[in-house]
Amino acid sequence: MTDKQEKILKAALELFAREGFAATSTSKVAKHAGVSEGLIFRHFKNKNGLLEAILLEGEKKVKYLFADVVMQSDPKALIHKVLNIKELMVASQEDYDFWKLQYKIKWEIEVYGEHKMEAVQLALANAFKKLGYEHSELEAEFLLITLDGMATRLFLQEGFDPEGMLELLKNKYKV
Amino acid sequence: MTDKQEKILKAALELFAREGFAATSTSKVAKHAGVSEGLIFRHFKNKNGLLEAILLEGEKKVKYLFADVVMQSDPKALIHKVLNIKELMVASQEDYDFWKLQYKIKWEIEVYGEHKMEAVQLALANAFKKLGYEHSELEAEFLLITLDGMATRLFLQEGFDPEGMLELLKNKYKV
DNA sequence: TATATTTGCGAGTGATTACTCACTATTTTG
DNA sequence: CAAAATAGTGAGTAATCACTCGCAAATATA
Repeated sequence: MTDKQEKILKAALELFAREGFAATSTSKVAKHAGVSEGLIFRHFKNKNGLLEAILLEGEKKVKYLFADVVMQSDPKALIHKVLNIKELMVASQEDYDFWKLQYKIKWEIEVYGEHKMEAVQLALANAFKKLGYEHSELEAEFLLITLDGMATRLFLQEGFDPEGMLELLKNKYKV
Repeated sequence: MTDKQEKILKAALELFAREGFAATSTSKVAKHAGVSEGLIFRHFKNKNGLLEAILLEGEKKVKYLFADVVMQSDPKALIHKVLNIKELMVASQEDYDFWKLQYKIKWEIEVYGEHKMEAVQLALANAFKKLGYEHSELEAEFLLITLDGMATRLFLQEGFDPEGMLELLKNKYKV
């Protein structure tokens, strides 16, 4: 991967996350990255290819991130780790942009990336089962949905702090 | 309000909800509504004015919808009603489009319409307090966040059925 | 070193964008 | 009924859109 190629990806991630995919022009990306517009098409074929390259790199990131969560064998420790992923989502500006784009892009391309979280949901369901929850699958789905809702607020509602709510959840699950 | 004015609003709502605001051109809206493109600008000044007109009408709808929820004095009945608002969101195609746009547009214009739900959140907090919950405000916020998460899934994840999860919640709250 | 390949530029391309404007048709008002 | 106001049209506008292409510079390969 070239230096300029990386600059394009970084600029595109930032702009897509901030302004949206449809609302960001390729010329804007080029200017922001400090390269000629033609180079975008040389490397990524078209605007959609640029988005796909970003999302592909993202997929690896997500898999890597959740790999060690899923491997937790202790149910309480697993739930605890899931409740702490937020820390990893806002660790740096680039992480923030990346996760924001992940949530934002769903509404623009309208495919829900459920498969991405499937492994986590299964691991969670198993953890709840071990802990004796009656509807363990539902509980797992429910927790992930709530975390999705919290992430939405985190990215859209200025000044939202999820800390209190995460504590509430940790109390509810006694983890 | 003219007949053609209503047709424009309806077409715009449908297209904005389906394809997004930035990705929908005014010419497309005009064609879909069966009017000349110029008429859109005569009535709504510009593309943004069209969106604002839609959102303004929406605001009334939301207020009207939640007015009778908020007035519930029995705490359990209030929570029960909140857990059933989903029915009202998908009652007709137009309602579906409207609610989908409400959620979708947040990511395009990036202002979280928290004020809209403020009254509901307060009423909920009060209900939880009456029921003896320790962190009633947090519980209220938590419930609304979860419902937001469920709405997101409802609009983006094909085949998602919130029924089971809503039952789970009704059980948890014993309402 | 000679040649092939990749990287990068920037001036194009036609199509589409949001929006204007001169004009006519219809309705409202005095 | 006359005049004023509003509703509606459709051809036009400059700007911007995603994208192409010929060419030069840099790099890899032989």
